[in-house]
Amino acid sequence: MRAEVLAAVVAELAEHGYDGLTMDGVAARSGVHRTTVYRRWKSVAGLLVDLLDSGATDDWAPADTGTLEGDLIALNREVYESLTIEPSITRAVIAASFRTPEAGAALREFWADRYRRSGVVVQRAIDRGEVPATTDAYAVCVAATAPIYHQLLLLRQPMTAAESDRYARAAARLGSS
Amino acid sequence: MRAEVLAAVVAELAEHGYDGLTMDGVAARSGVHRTTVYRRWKSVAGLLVDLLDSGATDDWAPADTGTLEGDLIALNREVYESLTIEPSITRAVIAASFRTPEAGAALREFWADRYRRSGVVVQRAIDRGEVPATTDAYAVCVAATAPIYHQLLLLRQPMTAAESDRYARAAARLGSS
DNA sequence: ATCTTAACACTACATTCGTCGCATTAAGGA
DNA sequence: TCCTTAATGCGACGAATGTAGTGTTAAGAT
Repeated sequence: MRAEVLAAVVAELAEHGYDGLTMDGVAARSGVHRTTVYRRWKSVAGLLVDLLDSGATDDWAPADTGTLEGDLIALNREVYESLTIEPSITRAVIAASFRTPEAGAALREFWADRYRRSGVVVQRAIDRGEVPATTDAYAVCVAATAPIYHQLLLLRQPMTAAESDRYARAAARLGSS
Repeated sequence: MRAEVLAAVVAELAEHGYDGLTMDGVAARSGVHRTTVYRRWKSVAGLLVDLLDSGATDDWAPADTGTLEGDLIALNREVYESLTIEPSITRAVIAASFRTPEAGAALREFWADRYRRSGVVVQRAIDRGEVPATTDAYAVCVAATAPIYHQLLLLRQPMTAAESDRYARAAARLGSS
């Protein structure tokens, strides 16, 4: 039941975009009745929150390439892709997060979880002696990924994958300085 | 007419927040008829786009404190305030920008205009000999302000005005390195 | 003063959205 | 098996949302 509905959310998102994502559309596509969708998920934001939760409990972990720079580049490419593929679930959830407190809270938890998991790339670099033991893992990961979000989501300027690599390298240097 | 409606948008935003912002509410408060609001502005996003446009044609300019660091700190404080006051028009427009292409385009123009105007703080620093003539004004302004947006809007972590000052100082050093 | 035109007011209507009461089904316990 | 309970399906309703058609008013031109 939950799986069908969440799959319908993704499909509707792909077809009509975030603004065209409607409770009725999800209900019709999933085969679940309107009232049931309203009862269990309350709103469009509720659907996206649940979609986020279903992803947060997965076994995601950053790639291990052997170097901090390589790890951060891989990380940035994932971020880059999550924002540029159509439909972007990430964009949709961010859009929802500006509308309801629940979605905002869910997104905050999601970021916290992601950056916590991402931190191991710095820990590995410390273990290898690449960077000082005092390096702030969180700060490095934020420094690597923040420019991508800022440029694509806020400024809405185009960006290439190569540029996202550059930000990763800059963050890696930041860690070892 | 336009002024009354836009004023009503701000007032409604203050009272009910972005997702409580409705065409009917704006029409009722402004005293303009429903159908007129629909005809001229189409949608809630259209109202916010126009609000943004009305702000883009104003005479905003960054403060002139005498030093690059001082100018950037002043700039960051404005950004900080625009995101933390309630209601935040900026937040509302950003929310809308994730929903319709028109709002997205309007926001892109707005940022471009703002950063273009902000660039003079770097130009003044160049004229004073504070930073090299090759300094990228846009990059410095983005470096100063981006962390505020990222932390408050995306990560949704709390932030103090003092921290926003720190980011301004870091960007100033970036310019003179 | 009259005409033209554009913007707005008004009413009415169709559609969509969210909720309610009740029937039905499924799962588990006595 | 029968009963209990929780979740879902169902139809209908009221409210909100968006649109169409028709006046009405105001400004400028002649």
